[in-house]
Amino acid sequence: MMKDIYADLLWRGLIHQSTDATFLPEWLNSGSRTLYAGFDPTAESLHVGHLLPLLMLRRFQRAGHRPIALIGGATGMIGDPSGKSQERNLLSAEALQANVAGLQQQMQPFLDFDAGPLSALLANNADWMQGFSYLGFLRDVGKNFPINAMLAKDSVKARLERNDSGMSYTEFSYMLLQAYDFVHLYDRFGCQLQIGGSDQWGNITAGIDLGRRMRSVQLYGMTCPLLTKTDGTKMGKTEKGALWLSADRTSPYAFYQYWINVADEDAGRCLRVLTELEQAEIDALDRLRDEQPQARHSQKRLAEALTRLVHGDDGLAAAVRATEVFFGAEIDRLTDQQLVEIFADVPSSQLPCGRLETPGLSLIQALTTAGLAKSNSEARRAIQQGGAYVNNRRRDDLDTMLTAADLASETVIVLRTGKKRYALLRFQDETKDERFSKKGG
RNA sequence: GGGGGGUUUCCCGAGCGGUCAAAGGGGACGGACUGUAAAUCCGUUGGCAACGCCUUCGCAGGUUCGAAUCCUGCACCCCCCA
Repeated sequence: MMKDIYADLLWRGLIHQSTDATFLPEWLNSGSRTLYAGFDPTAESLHVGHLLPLLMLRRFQRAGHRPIALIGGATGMIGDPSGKSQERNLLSAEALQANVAGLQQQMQPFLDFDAGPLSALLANNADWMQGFSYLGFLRDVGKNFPINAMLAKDSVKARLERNDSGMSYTEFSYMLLQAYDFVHLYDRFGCQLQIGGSDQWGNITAGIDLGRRMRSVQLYGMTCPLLTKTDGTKMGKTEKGALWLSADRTSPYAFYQYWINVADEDAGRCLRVLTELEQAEIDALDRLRDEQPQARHSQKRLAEALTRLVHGDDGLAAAVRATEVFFGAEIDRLTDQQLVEIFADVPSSQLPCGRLETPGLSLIQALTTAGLAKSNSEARRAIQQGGAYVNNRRRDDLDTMLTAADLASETVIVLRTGKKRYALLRFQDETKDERFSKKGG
């Protein structure tokens, strides 16, 4: 007995458009199907925007279907005009190569590649597109695309109607490539369903049309809504840019924090759309959020589920530990390793360890060298006002001298002003001149 | 070309010879409160070896015991009459 994937997607609000709302549920429940979603390698890491389709693939697989993650090594060379207001810059071949590798790596944990006939597949359309000659493509594929139908697509229309930006023939052709991908995946793997974000609808239907023309076969499509916040802005945007899935670009802590801070109004939808929690639990969380919003059970559950999914149990543990430290009590008896992990996003400065020998380093100086105060006066003020903390412990004596006893780990002292501004001081031998070793910011 | 007004500390904006590091507001930063929210309240807001000293009020000079405040020149901005 298969899980009713369509009904599940429906109540989660994950179906924006589908080619056939009455036929698809039955088709999906009556057998194992092969489906795909495409990801263009525009960066070497996925970001939150990719999460939705990637999770869709995962949901389908768990419901007994076979997912294909298609990486657009070929289409990425062109640039998808959908949802873009301007012509895109082309990526170099090398950059593209690196991005493809990065994405493949990142997709691994989401899908099961060792599940017998349901094993997920990774495909790269460069593999079949590169062999295509221009003439061959025009004859076999291009011939099947009526220009008037192409011009009628929203993605194209939107761009042509703007008078400040046009569209090149290259981007115009993007649709053909993606359409052909669908047909190719059908030929090769019997893939009959393509899913994607709502901005992909035009490309998906182009593929369906092409399937009908070239192979006389019925293909299907489905899109999920774009993930936006109640205020209309995109989910997953931070002041620093996108929220990446790669730990190098967005630390597990920052990732976790983003979800912890989701607005109450958005939390319910995020739970539905981004987690695999069952309906009963989500309903319960909705109720809890209503009754005691301050407890923020929903946000915690959301952050937990997503961080575990993206960064694994270790990543989640690190994020939770970092959260405790950032908002919690004294920092003590930790190792350098732990501190560096927790404070990965925090600027640090180095000082020779001799500075901790008697009489020690004045707290005032420590704050200025760490960059937490612009001047000694500012440092004084912070201390006097009770806004200076060493290892999360308030120190309000102006004459405080820091010594080896204040180290939180082997070589690090954690300084903080105010509620959240942190900086690390590392005491190491080989440092020659403290002024040149500042980093971060 | 003629006449008038302006240029103040991060921003707006008072000050019009000493009591001015310069009112008030905004912002920012600390603290309390709180849900790691918003609002609110309190405090701080040029620098330094700090009951004192130094630098700051468009720029450069001058008058004066003393100038952000008065005079001269320069630069930029605004308004009115040509």
